[in-house]
Amino acid sequence: MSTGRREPLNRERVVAGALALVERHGVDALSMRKLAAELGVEAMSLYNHVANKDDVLDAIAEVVFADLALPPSTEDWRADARALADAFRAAALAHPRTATLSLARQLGYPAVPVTEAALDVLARAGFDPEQAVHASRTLLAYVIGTLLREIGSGPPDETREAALVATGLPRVTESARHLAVCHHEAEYRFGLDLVLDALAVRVAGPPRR
Amino acid sequence: MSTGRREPLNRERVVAGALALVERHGVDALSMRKLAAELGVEAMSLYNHVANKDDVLDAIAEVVFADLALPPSTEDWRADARALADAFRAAALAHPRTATLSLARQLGYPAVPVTEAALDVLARAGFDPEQAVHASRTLLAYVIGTLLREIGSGPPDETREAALVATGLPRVTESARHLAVCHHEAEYRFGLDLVLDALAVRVAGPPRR
DNA sequence: CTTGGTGACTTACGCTGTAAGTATCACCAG
DNA sequence: CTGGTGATACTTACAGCGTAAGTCACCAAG
Repeated sequence: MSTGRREPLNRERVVAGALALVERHGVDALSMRKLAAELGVEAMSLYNHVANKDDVLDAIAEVVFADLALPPSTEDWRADARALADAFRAAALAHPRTATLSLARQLGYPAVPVTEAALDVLARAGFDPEQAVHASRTLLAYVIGTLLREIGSGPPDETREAALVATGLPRVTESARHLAVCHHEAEYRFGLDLVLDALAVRVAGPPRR
Repeated sequence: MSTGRREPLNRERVVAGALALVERHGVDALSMRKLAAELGVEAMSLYNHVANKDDVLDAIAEVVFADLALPPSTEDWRADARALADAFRAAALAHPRTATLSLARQLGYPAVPVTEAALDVLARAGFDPEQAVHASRTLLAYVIGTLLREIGSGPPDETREAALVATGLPRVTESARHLAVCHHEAEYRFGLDLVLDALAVRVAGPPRR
């Protein structure tokens, strides 16, 4: 059953296929055989282009942030910081199942331009090269934590509020209505503004304590 | 080769064995056969006590925060918040490889007492039931993001600074010395204080903007 | 035409999760 | 003591996994 002429395989096609498969059916559903089938090829052919399955996982994890479009700078560093965080979030949410992989491991080389952009924003805000690193790490940690919550949360669950009240814990009970739902974007923005406010205070000159 | 009398298997022993195996050799090394061997039993016997492998993973993920010891309250809400975050961090770092699992999925029922404690601290700080939820989510996101960075970072790497400088990116280069290393606890504390400062401002009454 | 290299295919091995069936044992009623 | 009864461990079996090793078809250069 010769196909005459066949588009030759290459690393890019393998990685793209893996990404598609993971996004469609989840990481657990990714196997070298299924990936090969997806590409109209036998499993072992993949090994001409990738070292092993971990290599594939690393590669798709990197793609997520390689696709990140860096927003242009303005003269408002807080707006720029927000835009950068938004771009990071958008990149992750564009490939949520793969993003879980990316966020759980070290971010790797494709994230370096993002770091550059973050440091630039913070330098323009007035941080010195060391404080900018601490500030960027704080921001990144917050954004990643938020993203993991968002990606990991299933569909809205009607029974959650009742379950929370049923614990009998007083604070959980009085907040049950708000704990039961999570408007992810609003929640993200709340904490982001909080962190940015705090950074603004730090850079304005720390109030003597 | 009868062993005469044998300690009977139960769910607790299965979960404890799985936790030990994961902490010793990583999640990928966990297989039902190896786990059974660890417990001196055949693989299929495990299924008398757990539904399947995912059940085992869920169970060990829960154990991490079930072991969390809640610190007592004082009259200083910031100190209490710090103590609670510290306890959370300590619980995760006590089982780092398993914590990766716990943090990547929804936190689940064992985390409810932690939520109660967090909401209580924030209520005593002056937040109303709704704002306390937002504040606790911000804090938790930050702490989780920080933990994932810490857990995911390998041993110190001497070549990192040179690699960063080699990118040629100006901000990355001028901060390379500080990007190359990460004192996790100090970094954690920096961001935590930042977030707590911001929360303190919010509760004191937002400065008109 | 020959030759060498590239890359897909084939086979095979040991390992995986788990469905289904069997054997062993502690216990209790008679 | 005997015979059942209900747990729980063991055995077998299967389809699917990652990948090492070997084979074969094609194509460009000599």
